[in-house]
Amino acid sequence: MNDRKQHVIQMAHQLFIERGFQATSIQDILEYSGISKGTFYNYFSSKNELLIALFKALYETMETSRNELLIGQDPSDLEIFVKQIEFQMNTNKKNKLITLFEEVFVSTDEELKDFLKVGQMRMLRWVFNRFIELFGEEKRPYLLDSSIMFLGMLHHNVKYYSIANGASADIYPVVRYTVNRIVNVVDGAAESGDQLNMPEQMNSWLPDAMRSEQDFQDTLYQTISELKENLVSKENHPKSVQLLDFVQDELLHSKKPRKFLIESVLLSIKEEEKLDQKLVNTLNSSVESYFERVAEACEDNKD
Amino acid sequence: MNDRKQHVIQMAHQLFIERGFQATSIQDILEYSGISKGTFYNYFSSKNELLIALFKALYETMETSRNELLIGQDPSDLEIFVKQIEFQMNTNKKNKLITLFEEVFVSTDEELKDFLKVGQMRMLRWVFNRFIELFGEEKRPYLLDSSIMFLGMLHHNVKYYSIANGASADIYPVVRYTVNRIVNVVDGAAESGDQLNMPEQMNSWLPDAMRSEQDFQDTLYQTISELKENLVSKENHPKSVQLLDFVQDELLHSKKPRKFLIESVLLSIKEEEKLDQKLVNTLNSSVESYFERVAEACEDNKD
DNA sequence: TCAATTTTATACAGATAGTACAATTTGAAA
DNA sequence: TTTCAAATTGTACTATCTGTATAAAATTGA
Repeated sequence: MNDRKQHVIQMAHQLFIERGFQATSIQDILEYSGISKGTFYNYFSSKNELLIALFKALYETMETSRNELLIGQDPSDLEIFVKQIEFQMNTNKKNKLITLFEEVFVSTDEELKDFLKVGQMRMLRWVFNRFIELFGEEKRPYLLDSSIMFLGMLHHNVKYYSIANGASADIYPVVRYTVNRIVNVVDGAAESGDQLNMPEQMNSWLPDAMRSEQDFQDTLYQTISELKENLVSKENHPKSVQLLDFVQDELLHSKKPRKFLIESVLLSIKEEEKLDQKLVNTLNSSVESYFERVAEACEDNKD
Repeated sequence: MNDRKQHVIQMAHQLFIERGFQATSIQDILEYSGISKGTFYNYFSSKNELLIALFKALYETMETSRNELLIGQDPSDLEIFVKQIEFQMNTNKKNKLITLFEEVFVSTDEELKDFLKVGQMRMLRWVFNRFIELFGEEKRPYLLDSSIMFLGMLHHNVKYYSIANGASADIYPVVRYTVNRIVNVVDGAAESGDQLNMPEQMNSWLPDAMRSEQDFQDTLYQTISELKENLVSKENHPKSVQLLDFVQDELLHSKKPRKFLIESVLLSIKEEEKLDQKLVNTLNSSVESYFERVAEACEDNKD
């Protein structure tokens, strides 16, 4: 993305943090970032569009860092989950994400609303997937309900704790406490068999395209990280690490990942005996299904 | 309040429900309710002021009906609490209160924001007081945390359940489920001794004037209702019922309750042997402390 | 009836979002 | 360095909205 455009987003973000979104006029943004109106509307079709760009950037860095905390760790370790949530809450606070979110969540702009909804659903879906790792597959029927309640409890706890202890208070005990309580909730629901939402329903809450996209990104990241751990722990193998890094970058950050390149690289990777072949297979099928989805999407877009 | 003003509020409410608050312009309200701009600004100093008037009216009827559900019932009965919450959630939904709330909660208007904050705190306080009745005084240390989480869980559960089952879905199972889960939470917190917020802190979250006002209204309503039950169950005693009704109305709905009248009536009530003297004493001291607060407030307002 | 109050119609001021477009600047290729 | 297309600017304009002002008309009540 354009450097200048990026700069405008940053300046606007600063104004939003200081004054709020509604209270910041486009004129303010123009003056503060030193561009003209024409340029602004050349970059963004509206103030809302700018906000979406800002959210996208913040989401991306947040999701990346969140995933990095899990690399090489035990996915069923509650303490790791606490750290992941703590990190996200701190990022939220630093960027006033919650305030911004609330400020525009009820908006007349359908595009913005949908974007935010998808963001929420992605978060919910991530918590749900983590809960399955934390509580085990056998608790699955109760884990969508639990994820929903966890987010509700968390936000309320953080909100009131901040009122009571000042906005700069350490958030860790709040997250720890909330996770302890959700354990009670999961146990209680499982014991009584109470169920409100079927986990399968969640799929219908997300637009088709989203449905598998995040899962893909998460598992890709996870699998490749584990493979790299695999290599480093045994002996240094810079070539394979480079190959893995290439695949990851091409798939996550390129607009049009080059299929032939990735497939060729995957072949080389398969040759590497040092790697856990089960993980390699996961990676392979994950990439395959990705290209299937891309092909379908192309089919649909023929006008 | 003026009939016409009331009519404007109703018409505006209808527009807010249909289009949302932001999307409704003052011009829309003028046309829809058939008044001129001059009249509107004669009634309300702004659109926000109108919204506050609307919220006040809705809150009042909601709190009244919510209290009525408890009359003559066992305050420790979970099922009654479920009914009270169910009623409030249905009222919320019918009037799109949550949407309206979210739409303006982050606003640049401090007066509106404070008003909404106080409303939230009153609800939290009410839940907390009910939780003490439901779970017992010995659980008090854990009940502020539990109230906070209960509201978070409840709103999230209602939200996602409505997404999954349509906005017209029966809300009862959601409330029942959430109450079951909060029981798990209270038990879990009590067992482990985890505590996040001290219940005493809640007082500092409310403006001074609010602090005792709602408690007063709730206990007044409760005590008088019980006294009336008391009379009816034994034999018909219209005079005492009239006296009790007068006290209640004078205290809750008059701008300046007449102290001499109420004290005189309370004297007559004390003579009535049919009444539970313990309840009469509760009523008496409650009224006494009310007039003390009024006196203090007068003292403060001397300019 | 008559005076006070409420209501109306209408014009106006000040912000704001977004459009249109000609003039200017920039930057990269020739 | 020159040239030319693209990016950027400045400015004027439209439309919408909130809120003010005020004179004229209608309503109310004594």
